[in-house]
Amino acid sequence: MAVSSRERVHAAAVKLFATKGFHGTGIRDLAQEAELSSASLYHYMGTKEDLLAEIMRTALNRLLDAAREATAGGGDPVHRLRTLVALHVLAHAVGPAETRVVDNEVDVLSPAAREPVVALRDAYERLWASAIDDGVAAGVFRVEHPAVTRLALLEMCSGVARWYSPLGPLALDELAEHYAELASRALGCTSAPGVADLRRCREIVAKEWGVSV
Amino acid sequence: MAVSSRERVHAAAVKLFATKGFHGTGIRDLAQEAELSSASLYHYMGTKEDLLAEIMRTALNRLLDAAREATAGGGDPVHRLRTLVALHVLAHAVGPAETRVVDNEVDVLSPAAREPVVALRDAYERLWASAIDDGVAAGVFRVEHPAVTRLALLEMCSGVARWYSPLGPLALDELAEHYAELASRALGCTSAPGVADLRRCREIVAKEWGVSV
DNA sequence: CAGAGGCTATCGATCGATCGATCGAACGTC
DNA sequence: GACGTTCGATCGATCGATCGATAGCCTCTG
Repeated sequence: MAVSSRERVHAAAVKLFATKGFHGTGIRDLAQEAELSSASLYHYMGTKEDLLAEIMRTALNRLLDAAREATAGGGDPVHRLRTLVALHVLAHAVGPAETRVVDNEVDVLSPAAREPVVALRDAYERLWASAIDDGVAAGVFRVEHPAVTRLALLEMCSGVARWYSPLGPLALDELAEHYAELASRALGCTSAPGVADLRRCREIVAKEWGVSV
Repeated sequence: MAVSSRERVHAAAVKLFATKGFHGTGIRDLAQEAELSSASLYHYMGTKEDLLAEIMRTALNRLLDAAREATAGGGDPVHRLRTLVALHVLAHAVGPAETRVVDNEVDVLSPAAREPVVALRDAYERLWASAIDDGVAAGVFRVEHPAVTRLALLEMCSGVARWYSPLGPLALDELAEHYAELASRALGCTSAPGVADLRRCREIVAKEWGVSV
């Protein structure tokens, strides 16, 4: 078969959780979207909450792996930050459903299921914090409240998943580049605008997300 | 009585819809929070969806009124934009629950109920678009994609409702001022940083939201 | 001024529908 | 005949919503 039932269930859940929300999606909706009976669903998942948690962990692991690979080797904080921004924006533009589930449904998880998800998110945000702090220490970023600015930039970039459409006037490359520029400016970047290594980001996204970018 | 039952229902719905989501909140949850029986609830609302729509319209009208009052008279686009940013951030910091409902639950409304809500949101965003476009035309903003930048800034500012806590290190004034600065920088603002009229914004928020800011 | 009648606010009980989840049985493949 | 997959039928619980009834209060009337 082209795609396994297991993959169909996962994809169906991502799509429906993103558009109708976790509580707004019924087991029978899931079954219909995955082309299975509601009973068969339970051959591939635990509870509905288990399925949600697995989706979140998968998505966050993918994003974290991609970010670590893209920024491996450290180096110039400006370049690192611009790379993180470009990667984040690309990921949210090519996989808005997955992203919206991660961003919007964390609170519905029970504490036990939420804990590893939050841990992954924190690990990812530490990459951002490190780039920003290094840049501030090196004097290339001039910003008053680095921690607040990190949150502001993350929210700005995640917002892409809420409105971006590939049918719009902006190509993915322009979008990522523009956001990198916005972030650099917000951080009071004084160095010449080092162009983020967009090609590398595109390759990583293409590999991790299995899409052509 | 100090607060009417009608107000208690409204407040309970804002709180629960914000924390548990619309579909995650049951009629009986609402009733318990409002200290009424589930049957009495229906004396003050139509359907659950009607209640959600009313909350959204109320919140958006308040924000729109505040923004119009704060930017009345037009004038310097930089000052106008900074005022809009400061007001938006203050509103999202003092009323995060209300804001999260408006931002996260629009999709659950039926088309008929969603239409006026989206119209209000569009009217509000036009204030931002106008300030940005005027600034670009006047040459005080230098940004490549004004429309995309507007969306990016709006998402950045709305994100405040997701993480801000009054217990944190930043006072409301500093927060609003910092965001105004971030937005100015992102827009490539070339003029001297005109301080947003924070006092006026605070007064408007205090009046419209009925809180001391 | 007594009380009949209406209006607002409230509730316990309950409706049919749908929820998440489970069961035992049947299918095909090795 | 063992195993991985699929399903119809169905479970108890909960969902949003409605019902008729009750208690308090204001007004009009005789």
